Amino acid sequence: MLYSRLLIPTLKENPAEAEAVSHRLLLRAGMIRKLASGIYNYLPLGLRVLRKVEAIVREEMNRAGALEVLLPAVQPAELWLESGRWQVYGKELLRFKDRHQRDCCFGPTHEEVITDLVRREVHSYRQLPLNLYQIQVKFRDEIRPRFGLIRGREFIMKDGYSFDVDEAQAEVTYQAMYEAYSRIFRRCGLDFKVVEADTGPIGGSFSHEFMVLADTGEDTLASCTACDYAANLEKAEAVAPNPRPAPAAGGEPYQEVATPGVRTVEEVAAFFRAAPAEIVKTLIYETEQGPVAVLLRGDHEVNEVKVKNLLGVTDLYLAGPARVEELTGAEVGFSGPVGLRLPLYADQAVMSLAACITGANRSGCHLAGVVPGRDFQPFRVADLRQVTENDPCPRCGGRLTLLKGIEVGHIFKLGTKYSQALKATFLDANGEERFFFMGCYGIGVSRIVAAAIEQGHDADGIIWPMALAPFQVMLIPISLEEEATRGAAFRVYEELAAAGVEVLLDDRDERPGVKFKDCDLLGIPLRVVLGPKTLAQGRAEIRHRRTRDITFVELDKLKDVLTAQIAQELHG
RNA sequence: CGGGACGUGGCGCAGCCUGGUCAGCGCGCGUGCCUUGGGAGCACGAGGUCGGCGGUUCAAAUCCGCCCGUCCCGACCA
Repeated sequence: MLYSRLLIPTLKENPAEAEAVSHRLLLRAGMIRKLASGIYNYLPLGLRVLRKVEAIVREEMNRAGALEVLLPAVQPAELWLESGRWQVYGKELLRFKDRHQRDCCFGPTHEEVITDLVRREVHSYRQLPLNLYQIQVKFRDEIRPRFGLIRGREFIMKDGYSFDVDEAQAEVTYQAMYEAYSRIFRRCGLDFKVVEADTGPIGGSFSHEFMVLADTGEDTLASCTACDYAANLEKAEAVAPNPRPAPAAGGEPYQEVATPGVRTVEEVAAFFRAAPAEIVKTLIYETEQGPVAVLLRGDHEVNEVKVKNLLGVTDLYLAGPARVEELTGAEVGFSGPVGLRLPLYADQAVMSLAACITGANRSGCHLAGVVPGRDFQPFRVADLRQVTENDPCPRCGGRLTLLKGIEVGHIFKLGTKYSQALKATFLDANGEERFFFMGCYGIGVSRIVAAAIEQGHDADGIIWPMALAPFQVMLIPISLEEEATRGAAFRVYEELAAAGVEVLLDDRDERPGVKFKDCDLLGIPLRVVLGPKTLAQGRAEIRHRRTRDITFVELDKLKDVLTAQIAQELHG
């Protein structure tokens, strides 16, 4: 295509609104423009990249035997009432009424719609397994959209849903999706890691997330340096410490110590000249089932997902200062488990302490020499903390390391959660009615575009992997005034285009510096420069965006060299 | 929603504390000349109800109040 005919509004300066690299560069390269918070226009170049991602996803889903469908974005409330999620989903679900005052929503996900479709159309085990997917606009009214395409409110997602006769078959499908996803992200040129994940509000029993490794990632993952264990931080298991002998019946009783103004773990540790690991902190949480206390070692951080899962609650938030005082009788900073009339949930590490320092539930006082199991008895003991750097691996005992990642894919085993809720059944070989075993599989298509930039950029701009680049080759004539250069540029352009190369000819009346800057900013993998000096030798210059390597090639070999290079980068 | 920052031609910003002479700079845009291997130069020119509403004042971009919008940090997720 001709540059002058495209709409590529590049920006010299960073827009004030963009912080994340991918957001800045997508704006600067003229690929997207914001319409409202978390809602973007895709300009021609941005759309070309998006379509590349979609094509890869489509090919690999089809290869894995999934069938493409297209479901409506607007959905009736009835289905959501039936599944129970109309009440549960919260404000993220964009709701509105149509002209007949019927409740509707803009689909954030499509379990209800797909299950409804399948329960109407699929009645026999002979039609299974069935795996349906779509690539479509989703809307989630995010609390805080950010980082451009990484967390938009409206975004493009590939969502797929599988239906199997039983758990074992569902497992086979899940594995096939796992492999298809791995192929997709590999083809997109992404450096990713697969981690075990919490299932969250989608529900189900088991799930994996596909994380693109990037420092700007919103997710933290724990990865073993020795084996292949990797998990989202919210899922990563902490290894139980060695058990401590049961506390002696007698022994030294605990003492109350006046600690005015000493509230935080750091302050308490300094006051008692103790390590944070010898302190037990008491967090007061509100839940829909009432307040609870969570006990953790002073050097550990609570994992609220684990707490939610243990308690079986969906609302969990720290109680405010007034509420803490009401429940414990003391200001924040002096809560403790001894004598506290709240259900106590203790992290397992707390229970292996021989003795610890805790709040006294009296302002300005702490207790020293408190023996867990003797002086207080938790209602439940479990793994409730976040793992930390160098924690032991729960599988092999090696060391865990923490990494940042962007979630680009998530696969779930749903089991029969939705098929039961929506009464979606089929007849098995024995003529018995059974619920479908479901799985669901999501890919953030537009997020991949951003993730690829987070991983592929330098000070000059984007560095697209060949598979995602909006164009494979940028052709830059040094001068359009000079007839020889101009003629050569158009001849090469026609030849490359005819050979199926995606080539962009920069035919603008600009100085070469401007074209070079824009070419780097746009991230086109291969740049071909045609100038009078090289043309006089019958050659062209090829520059590789990533390596910055420059080679000179005879004009009559140019097409072959380029097509070979493109093929090599696409198929490795 | 809690905490922070911000809103001035298309983009990036200054001016605001200390109200008046303040609507300005750079980039971009248009025209002409000139230039052509890393965002050139000169000249002329177009473009802004200073986010909105209300208040204080002789006078408001500037002070006060409310509202709207945007971004960043936390609770949600592809």
